[in-house]
Amino acid sequence: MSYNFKKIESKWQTFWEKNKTFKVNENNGKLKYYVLDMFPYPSGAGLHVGHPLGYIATDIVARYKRMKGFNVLHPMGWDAFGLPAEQYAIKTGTHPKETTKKNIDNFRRQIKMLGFSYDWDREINTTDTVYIKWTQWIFLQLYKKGLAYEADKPVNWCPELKAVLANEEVVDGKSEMGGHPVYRVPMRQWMLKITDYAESLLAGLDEVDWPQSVKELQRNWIGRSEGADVDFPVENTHKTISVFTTRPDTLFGATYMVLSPEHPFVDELTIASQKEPVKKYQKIASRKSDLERGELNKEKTGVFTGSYAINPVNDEKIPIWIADYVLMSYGTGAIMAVPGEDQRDWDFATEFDLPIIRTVKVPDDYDGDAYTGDGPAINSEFLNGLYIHDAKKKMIEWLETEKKGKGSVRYKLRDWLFSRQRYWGEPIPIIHYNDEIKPLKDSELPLVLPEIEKFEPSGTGESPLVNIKEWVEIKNDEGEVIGLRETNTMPQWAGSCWYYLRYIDPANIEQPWDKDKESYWMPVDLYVGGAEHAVLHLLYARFWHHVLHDLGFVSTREPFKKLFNQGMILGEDGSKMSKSRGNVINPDEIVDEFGSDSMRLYEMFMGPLDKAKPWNTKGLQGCSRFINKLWSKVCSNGGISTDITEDAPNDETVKLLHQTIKKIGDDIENLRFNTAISQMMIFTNHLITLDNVPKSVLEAFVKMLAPFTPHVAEEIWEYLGHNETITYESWPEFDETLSKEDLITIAIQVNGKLRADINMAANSDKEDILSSAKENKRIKLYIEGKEIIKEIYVPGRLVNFVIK
RNA sequence: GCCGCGGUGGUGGAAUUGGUAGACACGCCAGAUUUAGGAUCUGGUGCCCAUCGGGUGUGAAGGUUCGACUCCUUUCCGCGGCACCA
Repeated sequence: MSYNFKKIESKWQTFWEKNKTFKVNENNGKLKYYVLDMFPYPSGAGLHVGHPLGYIATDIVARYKRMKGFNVLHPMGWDAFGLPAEQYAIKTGTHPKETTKKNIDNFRRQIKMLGFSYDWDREINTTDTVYIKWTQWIFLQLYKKGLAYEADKPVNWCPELKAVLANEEVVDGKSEMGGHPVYRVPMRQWMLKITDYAESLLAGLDEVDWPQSVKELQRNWIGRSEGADVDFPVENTHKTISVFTTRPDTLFGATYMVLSPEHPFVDELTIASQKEPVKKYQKIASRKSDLERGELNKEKTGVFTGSYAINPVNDEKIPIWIADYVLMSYGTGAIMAVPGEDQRDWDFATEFDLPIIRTVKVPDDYDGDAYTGDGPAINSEFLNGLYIHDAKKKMIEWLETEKKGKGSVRYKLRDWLFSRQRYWGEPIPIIHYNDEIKPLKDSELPLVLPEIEKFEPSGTGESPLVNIKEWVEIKNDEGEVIGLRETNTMPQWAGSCWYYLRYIDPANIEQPWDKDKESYWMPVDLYVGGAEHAVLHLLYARFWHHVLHDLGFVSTREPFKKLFNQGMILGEDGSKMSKSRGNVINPDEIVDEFGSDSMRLYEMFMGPLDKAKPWNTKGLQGCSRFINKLWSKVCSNGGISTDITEDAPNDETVKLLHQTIKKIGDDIENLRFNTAISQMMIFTNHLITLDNVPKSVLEAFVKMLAPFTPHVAEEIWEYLGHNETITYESWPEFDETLSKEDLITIAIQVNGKLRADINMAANSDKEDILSSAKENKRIKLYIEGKEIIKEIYVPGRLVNFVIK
């Protein structure tokens, strides 16, 4: 008979809620453990079974750590600003606030249904007025530190969405959401100087326990390059073009220069006869999207300006070209071209018949174009014979002595475009007066969004807020307009940049968080979420945290000590779960049919947490069967089964119990839930064979079950005569001596092939085992009459006879 | 093109420092029970040949080793990210 999971699960969820079982405070003298989920954006579609995967994992860790005696902070909240609610508002006129509330209610219901041990008193919502206040406050801290500035930037303008999109929201020239075309248009924007923190963000990666792949992604994104800035005087002018190169050793091979078409010197350097083609080229380049300039257009194009620069190392006259393969946004927007050592320059030089000089000796069998490998320098006067590393060093020394350049470091990382032309985001707390801009005072925060009825952005691409005169216009006592509020709002990333800090002190109205509480709880010990946030969210949040640290508001440099990315759950067909494929599994239906304990168990049993794996409802039935098997062994008719006795357990049971304690504990610590569950199954399969199940053994086992299947564990715990929740029971102690086998199986190999195995007492010594092995009658057949040239003994495992 | 990760039965996946490959579960096969079953229980199940038994086997090919899923070299395939970053 199947256990009544519906009754049990709702009973315990009500119990936990009523008793505030998971409420947590700071002052209890325990060691803290902060386990955090990436909070969700509550979409209209609700959860599918993939969403709670990480939440199940962290819940297991949270419950386990509580039983290990830690004071566990495990909160949940809502990242509730965002484009979908605003688009829905544009379409239907429904205020984003209403949509958001409805979606949150549904998400909360679905999440609660799975029996997570969140402290719901700490629930936060990035769109709450009090929350906005502190998001704005942090922005002002950045502003005051000189890290926020306005600039005209070409932005991704999407006419269809009537919104400006961040680079990360544009995929292949189309909007990530909806796939509408996106164009480059310059517009006044707020920027955050994340580039000032490039080095700090890079260095911090060495301190954290994160997946290697995520660290690598962030390192690539920051993109640190070491090299030199070199100054090239322009012939017949007083101008100098500065270039960045990672290969100062190749300076003798620089046979021409290239400026980006947007480079400020282009006009001045273009001689009269070249004006027309240059202008034309600039125009074409400006119309190209980044995509066209890049991927679609690997053939090199460019135009000669007519001017020449002087190579500072040998005073050679070299032509200055413009070409769109040089980007204004990296380095100095100009390069020295060394076609012999750089394939892009080679391609360009070949296209336009420019000279090529090799500066590194190529191997004899080399038949490629540009040579990027190492070798002794040639054609390079004082560098000749030096290998790249030394040649670079020597050239930088020379440049610095001659004052013609210097060693330099550049980053690919760009400043963060922080403004959005939308309604549904935190207003940027800035007022524009005639010639100056002023931030709001702390006392004027929060600056809340005005109530509006029309959500369409103004056709100009500005946010719908520009049309709300009574909100935008700042008047003096005479009623004259003296200032205008900033109408840009913050991107969705803003709220998620610091939410983990607000959980620490969610109700504080005096400060964003209390300092003592912050230093008690931080850093986050374990942070689990999707790999799609590997760069942006995690880089932005780290950036804010580093700034807050420099300002003395937080106690740690890095916010997230250990990071883990859960993998995706695919549809039963092995492809990504999506509405359009029709392969979405809805957790409501699963919970209704099998219960949330079964669903939790199955999702953890499917495979390693970080791997993508397909859903299989049959597999879930196996987990459901496991719970039922255990239930029907230990429970009957609303009470405990008569099989449960006060007898002492037999040796085998004790041994298996202690092996299980060890395995499950180790596995949870390492987030290997699938193998922990497999051990629970092995243990249960053993329990079922027993006529008498010792109560002490069952109690220990139920405790280990509790983090995984908390409802049924509470129920059995109660059946066993306990009045208190199992939540704070202590985790079973592992005793190594009790877990040891007294009989061991030794595999016996002959020439590396398994030929027999023998059972030996665990304390047998090498001599006993070797002689028993030789006496084994199957082994005898192999070794008789042969010479044993080697005997290998691996203690407790195997014997290998090497014979001739 | 560059960087990172991964290829193990029909399926999801297990395998301390190199030491009995395939734990656990699904599926399948056989049997029991049942009016019936997408229920439950028992047994079997990598592949090949066979009666015991033997051979073979972790994408492919080499190598190191008494012994390799594990280490090294080459190569193929899949996934994720970046992409003219000088």
